[in-house]
Order: sequence, then structure tokens, then C-alpha cells
Amino acid sequence: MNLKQLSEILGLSQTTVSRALNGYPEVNAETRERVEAAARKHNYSPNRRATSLATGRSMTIGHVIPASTQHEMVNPIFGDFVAGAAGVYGEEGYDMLFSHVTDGDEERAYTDLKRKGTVDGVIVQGPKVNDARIEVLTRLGLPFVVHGRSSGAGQDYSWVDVNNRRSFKRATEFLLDLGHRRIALINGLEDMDFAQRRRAGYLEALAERGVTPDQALMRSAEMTEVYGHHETRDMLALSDPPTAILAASMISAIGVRRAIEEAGLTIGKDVSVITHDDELSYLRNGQDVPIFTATRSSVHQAGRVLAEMLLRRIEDPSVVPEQILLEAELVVGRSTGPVPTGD
Amino acid sequence: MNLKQLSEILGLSQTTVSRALNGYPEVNAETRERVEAAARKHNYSPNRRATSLATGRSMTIGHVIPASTQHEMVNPIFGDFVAGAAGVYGEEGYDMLFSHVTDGDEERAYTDLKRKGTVDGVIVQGPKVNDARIEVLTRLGLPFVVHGRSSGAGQDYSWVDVNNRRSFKRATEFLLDLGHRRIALINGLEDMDFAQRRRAGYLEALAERGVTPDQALMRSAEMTEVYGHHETRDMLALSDPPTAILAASMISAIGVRRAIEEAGLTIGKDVSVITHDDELSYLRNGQDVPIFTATRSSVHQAGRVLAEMLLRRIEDPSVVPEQILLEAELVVGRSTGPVPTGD
DNA sequence: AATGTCATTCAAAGCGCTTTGAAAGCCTTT
DNA sequence: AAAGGCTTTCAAAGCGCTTTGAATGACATT
Repeated sequence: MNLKQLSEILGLSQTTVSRALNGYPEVNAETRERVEAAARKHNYSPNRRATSLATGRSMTIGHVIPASTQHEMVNPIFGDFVAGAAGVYGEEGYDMLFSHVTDGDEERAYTDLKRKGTVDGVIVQGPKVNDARIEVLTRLGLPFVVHGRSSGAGQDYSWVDVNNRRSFKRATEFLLDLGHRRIALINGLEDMDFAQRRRAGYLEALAERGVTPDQALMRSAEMTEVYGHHETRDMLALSDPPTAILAASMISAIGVRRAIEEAGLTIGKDVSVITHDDELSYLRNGQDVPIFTATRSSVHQAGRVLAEMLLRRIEDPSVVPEQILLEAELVVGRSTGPVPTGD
Repeated sequence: MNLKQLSEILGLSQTTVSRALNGYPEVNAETRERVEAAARKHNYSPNRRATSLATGRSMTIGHVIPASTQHEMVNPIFGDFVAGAAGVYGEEGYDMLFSHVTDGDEERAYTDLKRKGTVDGVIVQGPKVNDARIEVLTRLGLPFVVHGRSSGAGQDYSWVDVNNRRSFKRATEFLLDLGHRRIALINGLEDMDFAQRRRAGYLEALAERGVTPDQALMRSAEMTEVYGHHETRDMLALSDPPTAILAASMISAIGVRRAIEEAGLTIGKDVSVITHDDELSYLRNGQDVPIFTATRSSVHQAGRVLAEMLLRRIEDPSVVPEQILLEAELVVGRSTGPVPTGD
């Protein structure tokens, strides 16, 4: 059932039927009702591709997944973020498209997306320091918003980010207040912008209290469970092990906990742990009392906010870029305590 | 730059340029080269929507996410599965589209997808017992494959599944061999088909050894960490607590571990744990020696296999449905041991 | 009665591509 | 020299929709 057939059945022109269905005012109320009834009856809905070709809009939002950072996709954080965005897309009638790109081809991918008209806009995830994508997208004129920021990207662009520097600074201060001096940072990959900012906050807090940072206590990699475990085990074996650990995600914090327990130590007593908590649906930080003391910020919510921002930009691309900086809460759980008195 | 412009530049008809670019044989070799060079030079690539409209193929695969089972998307397992599928789509030039559907509207969503021509096929995830989607899709004639099976769906359809019954039977037997008799099952949601089969395997093993199943030791819910923790804590408080636990996923197993340790017990000694391990990228089951004894089957691999199967069906919808039953390995880790001798 | 206005409706062009059916040009065969 | 067969190219139709510009008819105004 297509528009032509429907209009023939109704004895109307395609124009009138199309207008009736799309809510244009210059259609007789009675006619409109007849058309709508017929559409329902014959189960008509317009062909997306044809509509898209005619209007120049695809009603689809793109997410480009590079093959290397394919890890991006398997990261549980990704799921919650994307689910947040998808909720908004759904409400507004947009679909979400993932384009899987072989490495280094990102620029070409965006160019293609624009030229082929596959999507109306894209969300940039996991921005690195000095991320090239921002310049490419600005140049292409393809509407986009960034989850996070990219230091040194130059352009003025739309983003939503957590105040990573401040939240990690506060977390570090919290540990310092408890008397800890040997504080380790199990960070994410440091070419990621967020990881840089977290480290900056951590270092800033140490500096203000006159604590000299120790390279041996600063680790950086993709935030898996095994990684959290491995680095913790490694650091606990040091002659001067940390008494507190800052972890970058719930997943690596789980590895941290495993290593601490394997070492026969008690979390929150022998070793304090603070993690960043993205409020992942499948990895809630406990039920009533949080398992981990944590800097908390919902990545699901961030997904919603970004999607809304992007749709606004698509509506009116001329609007000036928006920036939203979310503050993370510092919630106290059972994983932190005063520094153990040496004996 | 579109086809018309490109053909004007070249002094050729659109037909010839289109054919040259699409590898049709009836184009002079020299002409083809000229066309290809020009296309590269002017950075031409065909408009997806127009191509799609003309050919009737969208080169897109759909995944429908119901709002309720939106949890589906935030499930870390989902990420790995989808990444596996996305890899195949990428290689074959397909895109992946997520359609977010308000609840109960799934049937309409599929109907729309078909009628609007948005996708060439869909992957059905998380099939329930007697899943209605299979009948709908068969009726619509929209190519599809199922990740898992749906008992009682009647139709003959294509699927890839893990032998859940057998793997949970083996895991149970493994525990029985170690002398365990109080074996708990922390299952997934039991309207999910896979959970039913796992329970069947578990019960079968118990029955063959003459062990009477205990309802108090069988739990079922969405496989989060908190759930694993909660049920374990609850069961350990029983007057006759389990000495072994079967968990449905790494995530809930992590919660199980937490509860065991909180109770001051040692995993693998006081309580044995076996989990199903989907080989999630961010939640590897240890590095060399597995953390948990586990039934292991890569969900990433399943994603690849299903995607390939679907593309085959799209190529030739008349081909008879394929079915692949994957066997899970039973790998022994440090979470299982002989039943503690009562004292 | 002639003119102007408004509310409705329509025919046709256009979005950018693929594909059908025909034409043109050049060889080969008779 | 005419006919037939290849190879290569092309004009035009068609995919299903939106949208422009025009037409129609009813009604109010002069």
C-alpha cells in the first residue's frame, strides 16, 4: 500500500492525501478524517526511504564505532549511555544507526554519512585529547554533539561532560582528610580526555596538601575488571603499598576489590577505595548503603541530555553551541575509612 | 556532488557512470577507469536514500529494542553480542539500526520496519518462551534470525543458541561429583527461554542423582550484580544453606562472590560457585587461571555467526532455515572445590 | 453582473539513484 | 554491399514521497 494507491482509493490527489496525513492546515477537516480513516484501515505508512529522499532528512542519528575502539561498544558504560539516547530518539521518532568503521577511516566515515545523507546528525563518544573528529564534523557541517570534551580541539562545539577534574579532586581530598597519603590512581586510558582531567584533579588535590605524587601509584589502561585486579595486586606488592585507591569505573573497582581480598586485606579498613560510578543498570553500587564510596553521575542521563541537545541542533543548526557541565555527587559507602595506623 | 553532476563532468550518461561504478560488465575498461578516477577526485559516493529507493534494499539490519526490555540494551552481554554482529555488518557494507519501541508495540514496529523499508532484515534477541515475534516476522516475510530459541513457537526458523540445558546439566553434575547436594540456582528471568533450559538441565542432573530439588534454592530475576548478591545473602542465611551456587552470568556471579565474602566465607572452599561466562570483553573470567569455574561460550562469536546467517537469508530468502547449537566448554577455575566436611 | 477573496484541491516537478529497452558504431560474415 | 552480431553508450521510466504553483469553486463585495 503506497500513497498512490491510497489516493486512488480515496479519489483524491496524492498531494491532498499527503497533506492530510502530515497535518497541513489547508485540508478540509472532513477530508482529513476520511484520509486518516482510510490510512488506518489499509494500514498505510509512508515509505521511509522515499520520504527521506524527498525531504532530505533521514530521521536517523548516527553513532560511528571505530573498529579499534570497538571496545567502546562492549564497554558496559556504552550500553547505558546509548540506552539513554535511544529513549529520546524513540520519543521523537528518530532511529539510531551504528556505523562500524575500519580503523583510521573515521574521517571518511563521517564524510560519507554526510554525503550519503544516511543520518541527520551524530553523537561523538569517547573524545580524546585533541580529537580530530570535531574539526572534521565542523567542516562538514554535519550537526553533532560530544559526550565529554576534547582539550585543545579549538572549535566551539556542543558538549555535555561530567566535571571530572573537580570530582576526582574531591575524592582525593576525601581520602587525604582520612589521613591517606599513599593514594593510587587506577585511571582509564590517558589519551581519553576524561582520564586526563581526572588525573589533573587528583594531582591538584595532592599538590595542595603537599603530597608528592608517585608514578608507581598511577596506572592507566582500558577499564576492565582484569585490569583493576592486575594493577592493584601489583601495587599491593610494593614495599610501600598504597592505603587508598581511586578507580575509574565500577568494573575496574570490582577487580580492585578482588585483588584486595585475595591479598587477605579488608576493603575500607586496610585499603580504602573510591570509584567513579556511572550508575550502570547491571552494576548498581549496592542497594541502600553504597558498596563503594563513589563519585556518582548517571551516564544514562547524560545520554538523554545529549540526545535532546543534538535534536535541538538538528532543528536549527544555526543556534550557538551549548555546553553542559554536570557535577558528580560524592557518595559515601563502605569502602573507605581512616588510614590504618601502622603497627 | 551527485550522479548527474559527475556524469556531466565526464560527458557521459548517468547510466554509464552508474554502471561503471557498480561493476557492470558492459562498460569499456578505459571508460570505467576514467569514471572511477573522477569519482575519487570529486569525492563522489552515491546517496544512500536514493540508491535504497531505487533498488528496494536498505543495506541496514534492524534490532528492535522494546522499552521494557530496554534493559536488554544496558545488559553488558548485549554490547558484546552486538559488537560481534556489527563487525560482520561492517565487512559486508551493512549498517545497524536500533529502533526503540514503546511497549507492546513490537508487532507494529516490525510491521512498520517492513513496510517502510527501513531494514532488510532483523535479529531477534532475548527470545521468550513462546515468543510472539517469531510468528509476526514469519507472516510479514521479513528475513530474521533468532539469538536463542523459543520453545513452542511452532514455526521453523533460523537460530543460533548455546546448548544451555546440557551445559547447566554438566555444571550441576560437576558439583554433584564434588559431593555437593545443596546446590542453588541463581537463574535469569524465567520467561526467557534460555533460563528455562538452564533450569531443565539443572533439574535433570539432580534427578538423575536422586537429589530432591529445593524451591528455596532456585531464584530467578534479571542478572544484575545486586541480584546475585541479594539472593546469595538470603540463601546463606537459611538454616540449611547451599554449599554450591550456579550463577547465570558473570555479573550476577560477582554479586554472589561479594555476598560470600561479606559472610566471612571463602569461595571455592566454603561455597563453590559456577557461572556461565559469555566472555565479555570488560569482564573476563580472570587472566590465566579462571576466577570462576564456568560454562563458557562467546556471545561475541554468537553475534558474528548470527549476522552471517542473517545476511545469507537476505541474499536468498528462499533458503531453508539454519539452526546452530553451540556447545559451551566447562572450564575449571578457583571457585569450586569439594563439599566442606561438616564440623 | 463583474470582481476579489478565500478555502480546497490538483497536476506536475523534483529528490538521486537503478534499470529497461533502444540506438549507435564497428566488425565480421555471406 | 548488405545483413547480422558485438560492444558500448544512452534516453527515459520508475522507486514513493513532498512541495510548488496553478486551478477550481464558493462566497462576499462593489
